[in-house]
Amino acid sequence: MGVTKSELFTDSQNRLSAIAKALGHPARIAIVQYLLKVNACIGGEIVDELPLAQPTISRHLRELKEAGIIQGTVEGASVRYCIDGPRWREVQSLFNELFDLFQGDVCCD
Amino acid sequence: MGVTKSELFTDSQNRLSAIAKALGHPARIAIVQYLLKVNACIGGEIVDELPLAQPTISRHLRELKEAGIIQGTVEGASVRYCIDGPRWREVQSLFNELFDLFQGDVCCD
DNA sequence: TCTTATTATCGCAATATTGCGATAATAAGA
DNA sequence: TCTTATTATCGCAATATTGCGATAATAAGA
Repeated sequence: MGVTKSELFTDSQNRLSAIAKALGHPARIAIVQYLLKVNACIGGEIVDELPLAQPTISRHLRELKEAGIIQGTVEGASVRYCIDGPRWREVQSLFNELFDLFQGDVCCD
Repeated sequence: MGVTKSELFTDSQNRLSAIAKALGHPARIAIVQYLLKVNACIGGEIVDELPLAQPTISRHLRELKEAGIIQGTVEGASVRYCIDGPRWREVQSLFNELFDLFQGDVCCD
């Protein structure tokens, strides 16, 4: 019914899938890449960077913010966005935990 | 309109977001974790492992298959699923490319 | 051939997501 | 205070996603 039954899964599974979901859109990947690259908090130049309308980008930014991946600080009329450093390291280690479960090819084919 | 405008983004961005999207559901994380852990191709014991109905799991398996993350080989009446090793390493390096863009905390707060 | 087991697919209901035009909210500057 | 700039939110339309019951498809074994 369009609703994910998250209560059936572990916290760890829900947290990782929530992050993956937040990254599961090209515009949000583009935003994260941009913020990582300019390595600075910028205002809404993201709107100039991406080929989407301002309200749409605002929505994607909100989603990334809710996933904790980015932060926004109000600065006068504009908002400075940037990657949340500590959180980014956490994201990295959550994915690495998953990657590290891989024990090499053993079967199949 | 529910439709992602993927033609507006780079191949790299689309590929990474497609993988992230495939991992963006706790059931699919659970499936991948299980397959990585048992490190073997198994039949539909996944259905016994997860608290979801068989058709639902079949759908999630299909999604992971379409993302290239897992493979299924028909074996009699059942199907052996396993992680696609080479692909898994590729997934890993695609994420690492993103992680590596991080240059340490420079600004914000 | 009939039964059983195992998957996949169909078809539906109930949300969720994406995108955007219009507009509100807010702050800075004239 | 009025205008301009910058964001966020509202409200809608058009899909997409999730979940499952019912059922089809297929193979193995009796």
